[in-house]
Amino acid sequence: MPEGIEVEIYRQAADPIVGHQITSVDCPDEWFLKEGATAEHVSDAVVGQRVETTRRIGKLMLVDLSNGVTVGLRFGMTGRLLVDDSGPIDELEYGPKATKDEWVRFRLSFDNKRQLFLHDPRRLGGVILDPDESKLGDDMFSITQERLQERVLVGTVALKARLLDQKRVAGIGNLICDETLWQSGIRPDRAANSLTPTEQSTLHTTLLQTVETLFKQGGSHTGELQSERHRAGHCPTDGTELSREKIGGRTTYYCDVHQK
DNA sequence: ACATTAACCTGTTGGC
DNA sequence: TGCCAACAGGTTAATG
Repeated sequence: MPEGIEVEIYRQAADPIVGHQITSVDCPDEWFLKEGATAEHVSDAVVGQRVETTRRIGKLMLVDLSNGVTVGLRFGMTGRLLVDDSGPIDELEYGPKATKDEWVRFRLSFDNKRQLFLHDPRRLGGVILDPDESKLGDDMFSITQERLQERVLVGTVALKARLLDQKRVAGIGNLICDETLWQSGIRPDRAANSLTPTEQSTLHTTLLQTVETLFKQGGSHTGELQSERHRAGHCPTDGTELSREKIGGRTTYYCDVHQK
């Protein structure tokens, strides 16, 4: 469930490592290293380097090092970032609540005694050296209405599938998507190019507002719809039983009455 | 080129 | 009570 919001929270929690030198790296699970990298490759690329900046595009966290290498961190759906022995987010909506050493997939140690851990029980996350950033669309926190129209509101594919497509707009996950569409009053199964100008504008405004609100509230699971996102859940506004369908390959909850 | 589906991973949940 | 299939969601490979 880490969506763009959680990754931004992780990124901010990593502030204490900025400007510091990496003294060692630990890759207990080489499977977690993507694109053919080995523990040795990673070690050669990062040990002794200083962290210049941290960035984020969508759900991808980026750590820029003094030698020009960028370390990309992906969290899948159960990945958490911990600084020293605690994380900014203690538990995730659909993951195990516990923290276990065996679930630590990647660890960086710094000259200020800090340690950064990537904890991921389900191993759907990963570490990528110099990830291809061009594969990601504009970030959901700041996408303009123009770009939303150009990149997302095109074609006859279901609107929800478009919103989840990371190369068109980056950072939206299943929960933010359902919440945004519900708040917008627009059905997830509408063709992406079928929105009226008014709906296009509403969707853009609502997306930015929803992202901002959920971020301030501390996670993508804090939306109004979330408590009813289960079988036989009811619409918080009108009490109708929510529809449950697979759209864009993901379980989707929406209100058949007020989402048009 | 584009769209859809399946596979990946594994801890938790719910039905029998 | 125990077993096991279904489920969760982000990503990518495979298929249509």
